[in-house]
Amino acid sequence: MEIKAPRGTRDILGEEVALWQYLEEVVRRNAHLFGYEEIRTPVFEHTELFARGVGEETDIVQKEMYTFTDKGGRSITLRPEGTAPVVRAYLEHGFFVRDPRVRWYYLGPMFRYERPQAGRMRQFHQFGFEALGFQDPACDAEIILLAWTIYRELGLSDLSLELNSIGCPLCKPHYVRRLREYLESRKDVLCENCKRRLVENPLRVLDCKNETCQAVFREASFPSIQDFLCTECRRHEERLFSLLTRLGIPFVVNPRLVRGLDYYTRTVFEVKVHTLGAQDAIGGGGRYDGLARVLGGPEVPGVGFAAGMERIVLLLERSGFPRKDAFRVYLAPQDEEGEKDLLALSQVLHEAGIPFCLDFASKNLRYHLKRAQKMGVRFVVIAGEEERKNEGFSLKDLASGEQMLLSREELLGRLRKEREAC
RNA sequence: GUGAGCGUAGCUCAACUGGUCAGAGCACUGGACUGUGGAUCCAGGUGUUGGGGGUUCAAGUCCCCUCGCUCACCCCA
Repeated sequence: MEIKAPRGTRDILGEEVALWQYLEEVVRRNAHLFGYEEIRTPVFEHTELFARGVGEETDIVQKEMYTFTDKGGRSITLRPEGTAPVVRAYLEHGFFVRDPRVRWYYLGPMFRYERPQAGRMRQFHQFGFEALGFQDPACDAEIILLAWTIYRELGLSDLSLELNSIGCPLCKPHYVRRLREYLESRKDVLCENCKRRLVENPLRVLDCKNETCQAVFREASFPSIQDFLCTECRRHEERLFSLLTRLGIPFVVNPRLVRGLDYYTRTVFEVKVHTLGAQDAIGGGGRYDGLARVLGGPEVPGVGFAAGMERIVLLLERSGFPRKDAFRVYLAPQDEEGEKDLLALSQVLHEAGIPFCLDFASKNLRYHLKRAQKMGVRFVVIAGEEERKNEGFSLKDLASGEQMLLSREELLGRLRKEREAC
């Protein structure tokens, strides 16, 4: 086979589809219950949206974007994340004057050019929520509660919620300055990567998993962002903590959690799972009060969350997602007349909302029964010479083996009842 | 982008140090079985051994390149 799906992409088919549909259904239902409405933004945007919205300094913009020039000479990028497009849509449609407070959710493919590995694809899927126009920390709590509710309904356990505040334009620079000074003084022991990041983006140094760097972070005099928060940021954070505690959502404060996107202010959080290997983050988000401004709009507070669906599906597969065979009826004609009768019957079944699968008359009954069984179908409707003589259909229950000759009405009644019981 | 491991049938895997090596099981298709499933038996596609080049009398096996997969780094979802 010469043509394969491009690297980092894959087909979702067979039994896995049911899992995705289930996940999507849980997301949609819970979002709806929390008052979030769906928004569908384009899969590609002007490159500038992400360059500005996500941040020039981020890995996403510097090395992970699928960018190309279209035939009109525009620089276009396949969306690497969902927040910037959502905020763009908010601004473009003038929500800030018309209806400044919105709660939206989205669901769909994202694209990042990276080396694939477990739980990381070039085309991957996220669902996410964005609440725009709310500056109250209760909104941060609501978003986290919604995410947490979904994880719980999916039956995912052993999750940890890490929380931090990275301040605002008032207090963050003080911390960054202090952090840079401190790291500067310990530069000799930092890894090469951190030395580089120290200049470009000191906050990202905190992400380093290198053991010697970690040792530096653990030093008693190492500055913590928590000690640099301004009064407003501190109040916001404390309020969020108390709300989460009230909601019974366990969390740990990780003063070194900074997250990859430039636009965050105050609250940042990440949901991790310990059983996924290196790609252990299954969701994350935070507050981005400055983003709308960066995109040329007015000051609009916002808070959001996004989760990786591939990673969740991996967990669901492992947890033995309950598979039940869908109710379906197999139609097995014995000759061309039977084929005609069953094709006509399929119209009636369709109207009654009973799923069916019609096979054709070129095969013998043995074949049909084998096939129905392999498909996991329990009921087989047979139409042939015998059935025509009695003006009805035979219904065979593959589970019990029993078979009976029924009129069309009796058959429909029986199938309706069986579907209810299913 | 960096590093490591691995590529044989749709799937799971064999083939000792280069020498009947192109195989087994599952799955698939047809038949034994013309209208009664799970079983059995028989027959059969199961394939450019990922691709290309090289060494050799001889390459699935050794060497080089390339592509892909997997894992890790990086970073994130």
